[in-house]
Amino acid sequence: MSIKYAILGLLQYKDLHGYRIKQLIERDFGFMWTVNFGQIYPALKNLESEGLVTMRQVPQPNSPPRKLYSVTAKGKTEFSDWLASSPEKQMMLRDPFLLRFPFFAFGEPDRAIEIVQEQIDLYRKLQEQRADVRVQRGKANIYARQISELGIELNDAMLRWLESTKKRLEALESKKSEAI
Amino acid sequence: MSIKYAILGLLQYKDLHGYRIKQLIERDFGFMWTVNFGQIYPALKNLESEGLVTMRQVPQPNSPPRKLYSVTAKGKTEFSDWLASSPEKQMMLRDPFLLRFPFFAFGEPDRAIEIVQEQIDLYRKLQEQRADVRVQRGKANIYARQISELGIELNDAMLRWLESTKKRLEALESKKSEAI
DNA sequence: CCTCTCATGTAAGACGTTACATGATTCA
DNA sequence: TGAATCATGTAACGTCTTACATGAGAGG
Repeated sequence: MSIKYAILGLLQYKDLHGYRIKQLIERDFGFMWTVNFGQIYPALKNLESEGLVTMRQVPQPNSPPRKLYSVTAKGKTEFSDWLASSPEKQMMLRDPFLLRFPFFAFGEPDRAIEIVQEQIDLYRKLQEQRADVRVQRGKANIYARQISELGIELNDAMLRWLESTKKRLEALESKKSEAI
Repeated sequence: MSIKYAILGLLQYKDLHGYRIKQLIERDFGFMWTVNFGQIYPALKNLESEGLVTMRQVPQPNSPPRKLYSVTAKGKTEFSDWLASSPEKQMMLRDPFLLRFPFFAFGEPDRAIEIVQEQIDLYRKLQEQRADVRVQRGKANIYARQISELGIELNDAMLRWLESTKKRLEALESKKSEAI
């Protein structure tokens, strides 16, 4: 359970409610973790029953009362133990596009080029978003800033690869049509 | 279900049995997907009951008989439809190290540097492995070769980031000790 | 009027991981 | 003797996704 520590980590900064936690995870770890309410609300209940957080309700004028969670002393200890431990597992990248890619040898080369182009468009958009986040985080601590930098650099690496891949595929295609 | 298409894709090349499929996925998509027998054997049964593959047993002298699977015509059609469709979801990166990283502000800076160093060691090892795979794949089709290239480039980007991050963290630490 | 945002949650199902069980052979 | 490799599989458990349900207010 990793979402557990992501939540516990955010609660070190300040007291938060589930809805806000989702926003922050998507803003700060968006390129790594997706989260949905189906995970967050049960996870918060678990954390509470383990005694790592406490909850208080804060009435809201136009919406259901917020449930604000705070870390307990036990929660802080457990979090710093986790933080100081070496990460158990390796990075893993899941990408439906990359899963398709090595099989493009069995499909239409033109369609492959189209799909690569769709990915280029996608990563260009993401690049702009990441640049915005970098500006917003100018004042944050190094760790947060470095994470933004990594996002940008991985995005750039991906884009460079997509563009050079597209060129190579196009070069191959034009060779074929010359031959006809 | 994406493992389904990974298996179906490998079966386009040649008939395979579950054990071999696992090896190939780990060799070819190792940096994206991890697989285990708990997924593969049930997945093969599903593919069979959907009529996308057929199975025949091949006796083996010193081990249980292999169950060799072949794609059917239906399996080929379903696979090429999937291949030509645009990938539904975006890339996602899951990394327990990167999940910890933004919270290092709450821990011991020296421990953070240590953990970053552990990651550097890990990615250096992976870099060597990837270089080996590249050599082995010299004769493969472009798609397979490009995938190796991507693995190498993402690995390099990660290493560069880790190294510059470590330097920055160390610079900050030495500033602090000067101040004392 | 309809959709979006805020704010909570549940239930079902899909997907993935871990651990177990079997059994012969090869290698240190 | 013990571990690793080949080869099959199941069961239990964790995690994640999707879809649903509620309800008020803001803005086009």
